[in-house]
Amino acid sequence: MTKPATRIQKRNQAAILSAGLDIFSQYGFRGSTLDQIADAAGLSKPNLLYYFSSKEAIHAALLDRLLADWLDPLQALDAQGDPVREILAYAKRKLALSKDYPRESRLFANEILQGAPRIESILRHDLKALVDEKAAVIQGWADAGKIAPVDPYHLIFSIWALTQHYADFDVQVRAVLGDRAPYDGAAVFLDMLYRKLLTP
Amino acid sequence: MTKPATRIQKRNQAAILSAGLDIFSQYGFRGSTLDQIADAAGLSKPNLLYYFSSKEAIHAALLDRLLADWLDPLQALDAQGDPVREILAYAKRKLALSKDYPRESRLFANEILQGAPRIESILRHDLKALVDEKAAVIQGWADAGKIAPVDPYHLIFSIWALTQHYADFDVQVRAVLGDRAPYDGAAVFLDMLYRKLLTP
DNA sequence: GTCTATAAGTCGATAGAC
DNA sequence: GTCTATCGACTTATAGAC
Repeated sequence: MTKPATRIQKRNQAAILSAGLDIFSQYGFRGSTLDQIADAAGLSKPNLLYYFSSKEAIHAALLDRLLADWLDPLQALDAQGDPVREILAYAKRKLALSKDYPRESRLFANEILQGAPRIESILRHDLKALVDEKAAVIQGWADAGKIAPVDPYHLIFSIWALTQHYADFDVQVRAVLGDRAPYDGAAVFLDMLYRKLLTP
Repeated sequence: MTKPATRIQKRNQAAILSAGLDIFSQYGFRGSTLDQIADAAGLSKPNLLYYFSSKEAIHAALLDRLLADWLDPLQALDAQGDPVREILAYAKRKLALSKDYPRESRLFANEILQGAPRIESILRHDLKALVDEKAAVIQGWADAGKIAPVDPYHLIFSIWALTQHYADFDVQVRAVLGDRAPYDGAAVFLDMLYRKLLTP
C-alpha cells in the first residue's frame, strides 16, 4: 500500500512534469537530458529519479496526460448540432488549445516527427476510430446538402494543421509578425475560411 | 588549394548528407548521433569525420541547402499574374515540395520546434522581408477587389501549415487514412479551399 | 582514404550517507 | 526525501597505423 501523496510529493511531481514538458517539447525525447529537467524543476538528478523511476517514465506520464485531453475537442463535435456552427466551434476549440497549451502541442509534434514510436498504436486505433466516426458525421452533412461537399478527412487535417501551426511554429510566426499578436488575427481568418468553405 | 572532388569524394559527401537528412529530420540535432549517421551512410565514424569536420558541420550544410530552396516557391509569386491563380499555384508548389521532399520539411520543422537556434536571424531578416513583400502584393490585390479581403499574413501561414502538415505529420495522416494516398485528396481539397476563400 | 584504438566528456541510473 | 559520489554505457572527436 502506497501512502497518499504529501504536499511536498505533489509539488515535486508537478514541478518535474512541468519541467519535463518544457524540455521534451523543445528537444524531443532523445534530445532531452535528465540534467536539464532536474535543473528546470529545481531538484537534483537523483532526487528527480526518486519521484520517477526513469526518463521514460516522465515522458510516458506526459504523453498519457496529453492524449487524454488531446482528442476531447473532436469528441465534442455533435452530430445533432448545426453543421457549420459545429465545425467552426471545433476549430475554435483547437485554436484555444494551441494558444493555452503550446508546450503540449509541441510535445505531440515532436512525438509524431520522430515517428510516433510510443503512440503509433493509439493513433491507429483510438484516433483513427474517432476520426472515422466524425468524418462519417461530416460526410452525412455534406450528403444532406447542409454543408458544401468536402473531403471530411482533409477537412479535419486542415483544422489540425491550421491551429497547431501557431503553437508548433510559434518562433517562425513571431519572426514574421514581429510584435503583432498572432491569435486574434488567426481566429478571424479561420472563421472566415471555414465559413466560406463550408457554406453550400 | 583543395583539389577538385573526386568521384569517391562526391559520392561519400552525398551519402553523408542524405544519411544526415534521414537522421536529423527524425530526431533533431541533439537527438541524432554520428553513429546513426555513419551507419546510414555506410561509413565508419572516423571516415565520416574525414569529410565533415563535426556533427555541426553536417547539420549546417543541410540547413544551408534547405533554406536556399525553401523560400523559392513564395519568391515566385508574381505580382503581375492573375491573383487567384498565383496563390493557388503557390499552394500547389508547396504541396509538391512536401510530397517530394518530406525529409527537408521535417528537418525544418525540427529546427523551428527547437527554437530555431541556428536560423532565427534568417527568419527575422530574409524570411520576414520576403513575406512582408508578398503580403503587400496580396493586400494590394484585396484592396483592388481582385480577391476577397483576407489577412495576407495568415493566408501565407495557412498555406505553410496545410502543405507541410502532410510531410511533418505523415505518420499521423497515414494512421488515419490507412492505405489511401494522402496527396491526391489534399490537392483537390486545397484547390477548393483557396478558390472559395479568395473569390471576391 | 579508411581503419582501430582511445581520449575526454556526457548520459541515465544506482549506492549509500544523512 | 535529499544529497554526494560514482558506475558503466554512450558520444564527439582525435591519433596514428596502413
